Amino acid sequence: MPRRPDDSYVVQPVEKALLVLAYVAECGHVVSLKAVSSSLGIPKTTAFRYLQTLTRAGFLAHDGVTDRYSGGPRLGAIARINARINDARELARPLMRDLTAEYDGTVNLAVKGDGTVVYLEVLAPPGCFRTKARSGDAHPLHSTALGKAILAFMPAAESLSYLSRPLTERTGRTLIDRAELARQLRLVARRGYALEAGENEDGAMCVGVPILDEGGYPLVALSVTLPLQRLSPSHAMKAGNRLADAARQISARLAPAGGLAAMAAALAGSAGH
Amino acid sequence: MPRRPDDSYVVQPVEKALLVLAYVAECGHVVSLKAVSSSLGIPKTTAFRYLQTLTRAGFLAHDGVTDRYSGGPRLGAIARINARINDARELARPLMRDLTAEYDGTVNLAVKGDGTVVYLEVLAPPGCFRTKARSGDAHPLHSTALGKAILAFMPAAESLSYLSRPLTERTGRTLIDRAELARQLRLVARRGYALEAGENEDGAMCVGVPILDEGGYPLVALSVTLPLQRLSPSHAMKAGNRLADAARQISARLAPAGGLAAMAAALAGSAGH
DNA sequence: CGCGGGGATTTCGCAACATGAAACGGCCCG
DNA sequence: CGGGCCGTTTCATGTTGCGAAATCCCCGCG
Repeated sequence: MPRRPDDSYVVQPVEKALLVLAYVAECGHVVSLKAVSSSLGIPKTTAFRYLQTLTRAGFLAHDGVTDRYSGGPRLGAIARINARINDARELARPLMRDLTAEYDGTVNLAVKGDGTVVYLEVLAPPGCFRTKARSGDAHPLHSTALGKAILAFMPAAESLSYLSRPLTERTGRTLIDRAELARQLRLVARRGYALEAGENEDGAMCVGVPILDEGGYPLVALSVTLPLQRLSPSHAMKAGNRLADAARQISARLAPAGGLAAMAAALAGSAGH
Repeated sequence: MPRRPDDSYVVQPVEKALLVLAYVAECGHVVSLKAVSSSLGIPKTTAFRYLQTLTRAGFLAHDGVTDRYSGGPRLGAIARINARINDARELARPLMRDLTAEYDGTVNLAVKGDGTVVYLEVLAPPGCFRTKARSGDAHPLHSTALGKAILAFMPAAESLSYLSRPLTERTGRTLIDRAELARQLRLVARRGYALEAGENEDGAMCVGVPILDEGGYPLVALSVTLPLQRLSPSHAMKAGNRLADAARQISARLAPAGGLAAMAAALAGSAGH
């Protein structure tokens, strides 16, 4: 088998199993072990084991009656997650552009990672004030406005589990007192936006709001970064409300039609033409 | 590690690599090798190899600048394929129900497999005439109305490549003469529906039409199965047109809005409220 | 400018484990 | 009842996956 020059790190069982996964998932219908094995030229014993493994992991589904395999639940889950995040990005982008103009500050979009926020989009017009955060970077939840906005709107159980972990200090101003942090999060939940002043990075402050999905879960968050102390409390409130408004617009458009099911139902009646 | 009783056929490298794939794809944002390795408790060397392999196969994407991984192009492709097939099924179901009532025959929905049609849905009301075909079964393209409908509407290059393979005989009436088959396919393309009489299974005839996706490709096909000779040519024509009409309805609804991009653009203007 | 640290590659020797031929078993069809 | 097709199981073999540790690379800091 011709091996590409730098294939030295390819794990062969994995590579072949992925071939099987691609074959089954991309053919768009159920297939038998025989079909997989003969189409891909993999001995049926091996193909059998891959199919088993893929099925157990939820990437394929196995119909015990007809012994056929097809795409599994996990593929749908992955598609849905990515679609939602992408939709949120698409919807947020134009609003973010408006916000950079309005506040002459960097506008950030981030998702929750494991105990962190991960920046998806950092929109900083040339010359405008900005922080070290780049798209792809991860920062703690408790030291950023983005993270506090998410923490304040996630289910209590989840936020408590995060608060029970050690809270890292970052700038000397970072809130690491759990009681104080909890109090602040309740305030955030009430007024709808989070503030952060020099707690994540020296010299920068932030106003952040969550973007809720159709289940009310804070899927992503939106924030403006400004030089520290550029905002009085009343300005912060105005900015917070402005951001919350943008977030609501995005949320509202995240769960649009209700899927094809409704469309199919509608179609059921209008049979003739 | 507690192994479930019948995990004997699980291939461990594959299992762990899928864990990595799920982690990266489901977290909704880019992640570093370190994050994968420490979150999943897999030594970084191993995680590195899995990430490489997954990336090579197109399931993940690797940003060389930041050394971060995220969901790859293949996941999107798979999601799109499954979504389209599922949409087609959803949309077809109610129409198929109507058709079974109208013709008191079995109604079939099938996708093209490798040189075959694979039945997705076989709707046969109790007591109604039906063939041996079950959901998941594969039949040759050239011996079924479903297959002929697909052949007639696929790109010429593809149908020619199929016609150059050996054509299996099934009932004695099966068309295995290439010239005659080609002639019939041209007729099918012109009038919009395909007929088959005892060519796939003794005693059964079929009227089939393609369902075209937004690119005009015959993604799936729809057919009614009836006892042989229950249809005169003029009846067949009416049934064919009726089916073609149903297929057009489904096609028309397969590529709905045009994605969220348009929506985002619309949103761009209405900044304030 | 040099130093230090965190993270990404690369190396390497060992034995775990993936492999596939062959045997088995069940099911359908003739 | 019998043959063949297809999924499952077994088993001996040596391939190759594994992970600790060493190395490299980049970047931030003094």
